[in-house]
Amino acid sequence: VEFRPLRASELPPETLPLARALIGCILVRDDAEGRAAGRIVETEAYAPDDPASHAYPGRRPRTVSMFRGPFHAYVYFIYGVHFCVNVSSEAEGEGAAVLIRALEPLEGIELMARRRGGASAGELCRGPGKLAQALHIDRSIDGRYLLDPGPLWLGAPVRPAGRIGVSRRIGIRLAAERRARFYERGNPFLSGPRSLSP
DNA sequence: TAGGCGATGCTCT
DNA sequence: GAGCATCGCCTAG
Repeated sequence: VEFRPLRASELPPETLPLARALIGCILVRDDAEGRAAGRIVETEAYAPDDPASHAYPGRRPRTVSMFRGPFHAYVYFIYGVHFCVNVSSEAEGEGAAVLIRALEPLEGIELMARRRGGASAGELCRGPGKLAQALHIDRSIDGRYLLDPGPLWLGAPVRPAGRIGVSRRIGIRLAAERRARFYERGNPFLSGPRSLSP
């Protein structure tokens, strides 16, 4: 499969529109082990005014990548166990990002399965911690610009996205009622309970 | 299928 | 010392 890098003019920098536009785009990971890539099928938006956002308390050493302007990687470590990857959004100086929650695996499936301890194809990238493990994403990726060739980058869709669903977000307490989770309806690789992806 | 819980480390109070 | 944008394993139904 050949993937074409996205250009900045093809993506909206605003957080909510970006979260929607990223559905169907490709996340490509290139490293010494080879290529692992998947189609983005689920995202969550964390806008500047959002109390649940890591950027809400202001710029901190951990979160500087959220303030660098659109399309940079923000990678954080959570629960002492997992990494999660975001695409930063909004103008430079504003703190916001879109969490990538699930991928439909496209390339490097054996590589991803090895990194995931032999998980089945349907479980490789079903959740933000799982996809980070499958793509070997850690804090060394934090801050990378995602529209240039490099260890992690965004590719143009290889097929059009289906109908987009919207729901509340998963696993948060603050602002839990906001409808800021986007997903491709009917896609079998989504995370979370079925009730959130009708 | 849904819900409870422990693991584990970093950030902030 | 608490809480966390999670996961995997367990139990109950």
